Amino acid sequence: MVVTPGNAAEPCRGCDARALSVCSVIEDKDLCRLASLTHVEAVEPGREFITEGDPADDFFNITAGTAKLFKMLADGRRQITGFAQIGHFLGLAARNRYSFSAEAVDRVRLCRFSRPRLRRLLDDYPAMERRLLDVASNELVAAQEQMLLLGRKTAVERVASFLLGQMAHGGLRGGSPRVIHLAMGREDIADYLGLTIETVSRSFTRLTGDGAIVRHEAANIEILSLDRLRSLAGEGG
Amino acid sequence: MVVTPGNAAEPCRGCDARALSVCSVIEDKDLCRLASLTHVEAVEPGREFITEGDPADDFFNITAGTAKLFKMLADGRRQITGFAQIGHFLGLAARNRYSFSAEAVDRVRLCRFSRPRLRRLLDDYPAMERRLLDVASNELVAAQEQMLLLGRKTAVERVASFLLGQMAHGGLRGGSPRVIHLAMGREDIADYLGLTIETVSRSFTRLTGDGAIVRHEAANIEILSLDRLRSLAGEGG
DNA sequence: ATGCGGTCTTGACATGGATCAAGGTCGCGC
DNA sequence: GCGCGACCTTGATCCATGTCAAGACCGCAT
Repeated sequence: MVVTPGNAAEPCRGCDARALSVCSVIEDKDLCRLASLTHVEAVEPGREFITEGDPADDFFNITAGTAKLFKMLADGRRQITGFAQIGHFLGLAARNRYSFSAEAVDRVRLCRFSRPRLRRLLDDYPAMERRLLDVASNELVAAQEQMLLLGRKTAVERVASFLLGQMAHGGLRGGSPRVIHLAMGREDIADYLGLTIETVSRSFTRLTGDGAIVRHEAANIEILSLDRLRSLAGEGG
Repeated sequence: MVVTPGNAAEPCRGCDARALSVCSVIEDKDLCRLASLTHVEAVEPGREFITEGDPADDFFNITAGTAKLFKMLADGRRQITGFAQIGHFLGLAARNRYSFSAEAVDRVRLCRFSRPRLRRLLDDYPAMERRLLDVASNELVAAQEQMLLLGRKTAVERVASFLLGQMAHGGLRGGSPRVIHLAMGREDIADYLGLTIETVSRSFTRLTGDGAIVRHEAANIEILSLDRLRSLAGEGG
C-alpha cells in the first residue's frame, strides 16, 4: 500500500458520519487537521464509555452503532434520556463533569475529541460553533417532546411515539420499506419510555391487535398502518 | 429631564437581568446598540406570548416575573417543560416554528429580539454565541434531570425535587431564609411534574407530616429540614 | 362583616401500569 | 438435535396515582 501525502486525512475523508455530523462544516482541505485532533475507537456492546460524575474531558461523535444515554437514581432506577446514533455529537450536556452515562447498545464506533482541542477548533471555525448551537437546539426540542411523553402519555401512546421516532431516525431497513429494526432490547425501551418491560411488551401486543404493526422476531417491527400508529401516538410525533 | 447622548443605552444599562443573562457578554460601550435591537414589553398574568407552531420570528429574554413553557396534546393534556425567570433566554428550542408555547404566570417583563437582528449581533459577538451554547447545554442538563424525574420518580420525590429546584432558582424570599415563594399555582406544578393537582397537594401534606416543610398560605413553603427534603427527593437534585 | 368565586385540601373509590410468576421462543455451544 | 440461558410474552394480582366529590380556606368586592 502506497502512503500518499493526503493520507493523514483519511479517517475523516472516508467517514460515513461526516455529512450527518458537526464535522460537515470542516472544509475538505482541512480534514487533515480534523483527523489529527481525533482518536477513533470501537466500543463493544454493553461497555460504558461515559460515566455520570466523571470529569468531562472529552467530547464524542458517533460514527456507527447505537449508544444509550442515561441517568440513574441511587436505588438503581434508570432513565434513558436518548439513543445516540450515527452523526450524534455527545458531551454537550456537560460542564466540568458528565451529567449522564453512556453505554454501547450494539457495536459502536466513535471519534473522541479532547475538550481543549475542540475548543481551539471551534475558535478557528465559528461555523462549527453555530452548528453546535443548532445541534443543541434540536436536542432541546427532542427533550421537550420526551418530557411531554413521559409526563402525559399513556403506555400505548409512548410505544407508538417511540416507533415513529425510530422510523424518523433512519431506522428503516434497506430491504423492505416500513420495517423498523430496533437495536435495543425491551429493557432499554422500557427505561427510555418510563415503563416496565412487561408494559412495553403488552403495548406492542396491543398495537398488533389494533392492526398498526406486526412483530417479526421482536427486534423487527413492520408498520402496517402509519396513520393508525400516528393516531395511537396521541399526535403527530 | 435632560436627554444625554448616552440615553439610548438606558434600558439595558439599568437592566436587573443583564448580569444573569446572555447580555452580560456585551461590553458597556456597546449597550446602546444592544438597546436599539430590542423591544421591552410587559406581559399580564395568563397571557400567552409564544404559541407552539407559530413562525419563530423572535427570541426573548425574561427580565422580571415567571413564565411557563409548555406543550399540549390534542385532547388538552399539558406538559410544562420549564419555568423561565429573570435572565432566561427563550426561543432557542426553535427552528422555523416554535416548538412550545409560553404564558406569563405572574406579571412578566421581557426583551424581544427579532431573529435576523440577533443573528447579526451574534456574528459580531462570537462570545455571545459561545454563551448561548453554554445556556443551551445547561438547559439540556436540566431537561435530562426532568426526564429522570418524570420517568422514574414517585409523586413525593417529584414534589421534593421541585422544591429543591425552586430553592436553587433564587426563589428564596429576602426576609426569612428557607422560605420559598411559589409564583405558580398547584395546577402548574402538577403539569410540570406529570401529576394531578390532588396528588401534588397530598405530596405537600406528606412532606409536612414527615417534618420536611411547613406550608404558609399554600404559596409560601418553609423548609424545616433540607436533609430530609433531599433524601425524600431520591437523590441530590 | 358578609358572601362569592377561585384555589387548595381531603376523602372515597377506580384504574392503568407495576409487580410477581409462569411459560414461550430463539440462538448458541456442545 | 439437545439443552441452556437470555430475552420476550402472557396471566394474575396489587398498589400508586388518577378520578370524582365534598368541603375548607382565602382574598376580594360589596
